[in-house]
Amino acid sequence: MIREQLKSHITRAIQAAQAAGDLPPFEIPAFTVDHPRQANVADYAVSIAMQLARIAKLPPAQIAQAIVKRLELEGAATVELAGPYINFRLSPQYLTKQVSAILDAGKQWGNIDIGAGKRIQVEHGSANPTGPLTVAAGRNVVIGDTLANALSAAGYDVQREWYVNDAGNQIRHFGESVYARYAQQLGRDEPFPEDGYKGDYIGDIAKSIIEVDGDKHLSLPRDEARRTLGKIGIDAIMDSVRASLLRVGIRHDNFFSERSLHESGQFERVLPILREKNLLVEYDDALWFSEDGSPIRKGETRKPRHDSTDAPAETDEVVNDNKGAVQVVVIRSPRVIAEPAERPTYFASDIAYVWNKLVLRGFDRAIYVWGEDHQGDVPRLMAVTKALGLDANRVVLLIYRFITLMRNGQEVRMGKRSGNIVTLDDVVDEVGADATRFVLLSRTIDTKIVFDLDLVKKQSDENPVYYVQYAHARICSILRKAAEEIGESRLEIGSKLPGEISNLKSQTSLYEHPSELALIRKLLELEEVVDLVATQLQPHHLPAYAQSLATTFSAFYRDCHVLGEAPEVTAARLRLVRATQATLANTLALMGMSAPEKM
RNA sequence: GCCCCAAUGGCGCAGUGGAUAGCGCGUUUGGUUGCGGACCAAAAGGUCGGGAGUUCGAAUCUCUCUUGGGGCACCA
Repeated sequence: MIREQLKSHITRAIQAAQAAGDLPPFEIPAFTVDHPRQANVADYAVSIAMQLARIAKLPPAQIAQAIVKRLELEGAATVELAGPYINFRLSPQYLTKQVSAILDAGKQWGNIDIGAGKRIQVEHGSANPTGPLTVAAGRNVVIGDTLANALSAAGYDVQREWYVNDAGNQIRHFGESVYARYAQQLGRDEPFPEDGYKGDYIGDIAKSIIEVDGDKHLSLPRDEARRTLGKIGIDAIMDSVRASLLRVGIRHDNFFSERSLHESGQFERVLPILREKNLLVEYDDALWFSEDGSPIRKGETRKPRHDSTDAPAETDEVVNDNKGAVQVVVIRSPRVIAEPAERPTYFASDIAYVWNKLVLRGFDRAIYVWGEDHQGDVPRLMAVTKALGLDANRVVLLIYRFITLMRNGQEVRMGKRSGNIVTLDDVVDEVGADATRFVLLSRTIDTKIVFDLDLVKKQSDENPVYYVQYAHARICSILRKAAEEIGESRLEIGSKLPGEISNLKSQTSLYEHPSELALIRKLLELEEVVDLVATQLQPHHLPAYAQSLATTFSAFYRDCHVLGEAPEVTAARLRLVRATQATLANTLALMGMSAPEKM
């Protein structure tokens, strides 16, 4: 990456200046290489001279001068002093060379190696397997999948996992619901459970069970039949979930069963770690995790640690406080103790799960993608991670805000239990997979997305999805035409260019027009974007970049004719167009979108 | 009450402690006999919610207040 290179050049220059006595000895502090806000000022800027002013006890401008004096950039960039700022402008020769580098890298262009093969797990999706994949879950999987793509491009060894919540109360309700529909369809007068799932898909599942198994489950004891049908139902749901995921280009490496944590005994083996530290507390017939091991007393409300007054409130409940408070969470309720393995709390599973991820499977980092409804669970997972003796920095919890779906100018209300759901499939049917992914990625995860179906469906300039893809299609059109006119056989990314064009590689200053140079600069940003997304875990930078890239290409397209110019100009511009195509296609691929050749 | 997140042109949003705060939509005015007009250019539009602090330097960090959203189950 250019930034890294500039950084090490600066560092070496400072050291050289120190060795020569132009700067006093000191340890070089951390500094950054920035893009100036005004692009016409410079490509990159370094403001380290201001940071050093105090340390070196010299005026910033003088420090900057001393650094610049020792800079050796080998023609890659020109340096300009602007007071205390050291500004860099990449040279046309350097930029020209980068076009070749991009073409050589092809589909690998944009890949960097900040991950150094470290193992990261991205857990995303993980919606309850009690119904089809909803649009709400769509944001989860699109964020997770895109991050996984970016992390992979950044050199991490990434595993994509879906946590199947196949234990607990909701699953019991689900099993009861399937059983009720099953029995009803076989003519029995079975009441539908009050907490049941009312969606039509439950009836469909029951119907398909009847087709395969007939009425044989009716002869079983009711509880057993409910459990059996629940399991069959979950399998059916997960099959449909996988099919829906595939439609938006998402494939998980692993589906991890919550139930397995208990059935394999992993949970029971982790518990003693907490017990030895006296962090398990009995209270009111239940088993609790208490972050500081303090007892739980009736009528107590937990206060933040720093609150020394500590006057017990008059409430009859224990509050699960968030950060800054002592975490106190129930692990096993009396019901669970009475009926082990059937209904552990979600938190009980979380304990074993984080242990499984970090210790048994040894991921360097575990990223969880959670909806905002789980925001309150963050502190307790962090607390128990620390209690297990694990480095909390290895656990990253990303909390995204929900989406609001709009149709005909009205909000579409959803609820899985009521059966009033809009599935991801519905939305994909309506606006397409690419638009769905783009919209769900386009904002920071902290921002609520209003997904207006009518607006997204409009393939207009109000919709950036098509603007980006249009740029790619237009490039393909130019290349098709070039193939006819110049006789290039096939212009795929990564394929070698025919002789006449590739011979021009060695020339140094092919690109001179400002729009050409601006486009190359924009292409080079891809590595920085991958770095940014992977480091900050913020996928929204990708759609922003894609749009900006498309805009920059449009300016080039307007200013620089490709075909019908002097042969060497056409050849050079074709190479640039191809490099743009590669960059755009790779960016779209990171977002899980297609790069259409025609629209 | 406690916790989390947000507040930036008319609307929707970017913004990495650095120079004159950007982008899209909308508005106004222009542009195409040319490789795809699903296009492009220019202009207008900002006390970055209020206040204090840290810093050579704050939209960005800290504190505080205000407003809005969400979370605080022996549910998942």
